[in-house]
Amino acid sequence: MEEGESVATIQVVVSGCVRAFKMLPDGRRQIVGFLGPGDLIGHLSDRQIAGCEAVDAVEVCAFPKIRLENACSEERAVLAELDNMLAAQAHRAQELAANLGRKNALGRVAWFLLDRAGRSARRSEIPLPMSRMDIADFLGLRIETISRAFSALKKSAAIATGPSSFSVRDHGELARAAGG
Amino acid sequence: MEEGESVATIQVVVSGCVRAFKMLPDGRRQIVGFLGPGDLIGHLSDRQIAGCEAVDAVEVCAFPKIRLENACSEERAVLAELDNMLAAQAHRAQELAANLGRKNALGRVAWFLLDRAGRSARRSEIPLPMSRMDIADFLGLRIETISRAFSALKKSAAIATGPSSFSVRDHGELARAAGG
DNA sequence: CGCTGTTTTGATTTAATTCAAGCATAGTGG
DNA sequence: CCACTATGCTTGAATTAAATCAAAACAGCG
Repeated sequence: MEEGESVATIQVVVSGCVRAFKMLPDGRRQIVGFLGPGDLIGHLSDRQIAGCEAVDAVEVCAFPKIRLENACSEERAVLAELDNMLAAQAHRAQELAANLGRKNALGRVAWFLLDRAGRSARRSEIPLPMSRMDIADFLGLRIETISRAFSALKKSAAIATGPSSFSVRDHGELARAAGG
Repeated sequence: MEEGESVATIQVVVSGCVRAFKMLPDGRRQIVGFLGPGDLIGHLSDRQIAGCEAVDAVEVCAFPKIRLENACSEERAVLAELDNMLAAQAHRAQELAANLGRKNALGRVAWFLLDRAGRSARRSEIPLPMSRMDIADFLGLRIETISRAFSALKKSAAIATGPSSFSVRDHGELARAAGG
């Protein structure tokens, strides 16, 4: 799904991971969010505000906008929920901006891992379906810097890593690295 | 207005400039947007997602949420407009994240000035009511860096500056500096 | 006019990028 | 089944952009 594209449905992610991104005129990419189960793709307004791609195998549930609009008129709770989810999107984008603007490399990576851990149901072996390149384009860093931060967090025993996964070993240490 | 505060009204800025910001646990501040005439403060959900402060003298128009909810049920256009404005907020926050993540100091400042110019009705003497500190906290830079970027843009004849204002002298040059 | 706080400019330091190798891991074909 | 290659990840050394430290210029205001 491309940025600016007109879409007649709103989709809810059921399983898998989707990356939402913006492209700069010079070709650089900024990933503005990784969407997981329960997250919304799209809104009632006519155009997509970010491009969307599947990171791994993804299932979505698509709602025609017209039916959602009707549901909003009929059920107050639907309107409230829709507003809630849009507000959550804005909130997350602002949170990202705050981290990009005010944290160093280690802080950004630690924040990202804490966020992943928070969303995951599992306590250990938290999946990381996206590549280092994706993480770099999300955190506004280069892949080498991501790699160095991972190494530093492993050395300080804050995390352990597997192939496409990690686990939090020392939550306090990780939170400290995230700068809180 | 504090982040997380519960507010019973949604407010539309009528005149003046409002800064919306997030505080990090360690006290650092990230301004996530400057709101001007027509912009929305708040949403239907129960809590404020960012703190808000007046930058200069501000007039707002406050709507009780309950009345806005009723209006959404009765008039399809109100719902669409509300959704539009929330989507615009998310869009802007994502745009900010993209600039913070992927542009250098000069690019961020040039983008900021172009954005200001775009919102302003006037062609020259575009007002800059916020301080350098505010701009720095918006662009994720220090005030010295903002100052240096302003100087560079003046030297390349892209802009001219007055006290609390600026004007675009060479739009192409400014756009080039913004990295597009 | 002289204070007070903001902005600009300069010199130095630091963090992240860039450039350049090495290392795995998985996939391919002999 | 094992070399061989491609791809992505990690590590190291050098460079660069922005932060930091420090001081000078410039407001606005009593």
